[in-house]
Amino acid sequence: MRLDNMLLAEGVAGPEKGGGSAAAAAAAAAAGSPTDNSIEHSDYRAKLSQIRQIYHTELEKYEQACNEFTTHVMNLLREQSRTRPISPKEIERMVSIIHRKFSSIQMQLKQSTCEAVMILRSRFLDARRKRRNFSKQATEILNEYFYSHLSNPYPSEEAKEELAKKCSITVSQVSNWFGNKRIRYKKNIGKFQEEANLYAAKTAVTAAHAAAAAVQNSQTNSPTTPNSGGYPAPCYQSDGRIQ
DNA sequence: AGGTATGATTAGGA
DNA sequence: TCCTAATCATACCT
Repeated sequence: MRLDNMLLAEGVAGPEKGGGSAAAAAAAAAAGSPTDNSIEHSDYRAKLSQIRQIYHTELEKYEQACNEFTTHVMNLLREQSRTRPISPKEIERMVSIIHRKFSSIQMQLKQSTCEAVMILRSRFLDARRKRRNFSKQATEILNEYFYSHLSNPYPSEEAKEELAKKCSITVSQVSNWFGNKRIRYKKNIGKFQEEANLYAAKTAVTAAHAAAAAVQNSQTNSPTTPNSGGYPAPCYQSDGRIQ
């Protein structure tokens, strides 16, 4: 189960000394999964390490308090030993009672830390689920690519990465967007006609500019602009994919 | 408030 | 593994 692994990896479940190395291992493990949502994910990790830090400082505090209390009790016993005989067994018993008490407190701390991690985790997953529209700029870039590659709107992995970078979204978001776009375009081409014309015109203008520059450079006047003049009518393969 | 747009998720296919 | 198609859940618009 992934959740258990996460909890164990975070070093929360293991209060042993050497938590530093456990934390480092956890950080390395977390960094080792270059999945989506890097921004939110880093935020999540920051909060997680905050929780972990709190846990460790609290643990230290408890330990210190335990030691202080133990020496305090020992001093009291020593004082009492002047008036009545105190066996080593009794001292041992007292110490073990104190330790037991404090370890139960530590257990509580551990439990509440685990709870905090769980809450954080579920919030993180919820946040991922929540939808946020992409920026107008990002949509523009994606649409530009889509309509200028209408005959084959399937960006390669590299193209997806490039688009993701330009739009400051993740590659999987780019894939989602193209998946949605292809299907929705196909379902209702009429509805998207205006948009298609808009973007085709836009790319035609930029292509014209490029062509003009090329003309100026080479003095030839046969610009081979892609998609110039018309908007490619989509056709479909037998398997339903946009060709 | 209700309808639409849109990003994410899921199931199933090649 | 990447795709389509359907669907969900929420944002956004009127």
